[in-house]
Amino acid sequence: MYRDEHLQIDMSGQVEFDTRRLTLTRKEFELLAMLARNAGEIVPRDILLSTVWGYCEGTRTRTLDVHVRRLRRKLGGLGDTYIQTVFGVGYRFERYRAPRPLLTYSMPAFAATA
Amino acid sequence: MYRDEHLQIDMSGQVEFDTRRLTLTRKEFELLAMLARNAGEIVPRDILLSTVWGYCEGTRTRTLDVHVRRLRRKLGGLGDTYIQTVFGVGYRFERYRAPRPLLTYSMPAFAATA
DNA sequence: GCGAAGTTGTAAAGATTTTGTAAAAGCAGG
DNA sequence: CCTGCTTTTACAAAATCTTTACAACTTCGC
Repeated sequence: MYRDEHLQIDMSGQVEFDTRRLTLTRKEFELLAMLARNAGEIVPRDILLSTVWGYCEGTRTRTLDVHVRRLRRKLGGLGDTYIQTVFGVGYRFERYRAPRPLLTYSMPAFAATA
Repeated sequence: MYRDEHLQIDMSGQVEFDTRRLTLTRKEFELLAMLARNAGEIVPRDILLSTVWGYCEGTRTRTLDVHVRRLRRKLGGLGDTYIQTVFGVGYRFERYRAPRPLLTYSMPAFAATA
């Protein structure tokens, strides 16, 4: 369903992060799957709440946010990178892109002994 | 059908664990076989119940769990290792992997007599 | 065919995990 | 600076799993 160099999400419910299998609860997985399915797109909170929780439009709850918190924590240092907040709208799953390598010159060997 | 350094499962119904022949009942074997056939994958309870028991989707029963319990007990100390619970979803058969040996120096023979 | 032994399903009690949410604090935006 | 949204944490409720015991059913041996 989704794959990049850090994260792999299967339809079956298995999620692998940096070659470690993540233990996600059912709701956590459903949320992650929903976001990953719409990777790169902003998914409004109402859509997330109705799809994952079956809540009516306009329901005011912090349930979603707490689950986002729990997911981010399980995604370690990249939690905030993968799941981004769009203020007042919802969340967006951002595909991981390795930073473009900077152009560098090779340091002289003696300088490297520091 | 499946083999690792501890467990061996034959199509014929024979199961060997640490060189001892396990005596599994018919249902126990069918369950183990189904799990082992999908080793590494999460198998939802509904799939297990319909495949092994012929139950309808959505049937609420603890039959499966009790059989898992019986199986785990027959697998001795590795029962929990081989058959893992995926909360709210089902079970997963995990292949046994020996822990990667740590790099060590060889102990002198005299020290090993302790 | 019958009794014994084994297998299987399930109830029920207890344990464990998941989930929802309150509340306080932090932060974004106007 | 204020309002409203997000984050965080803790806790209780809900859901699920585990365990054990027992009854019913099936199989086996005589």
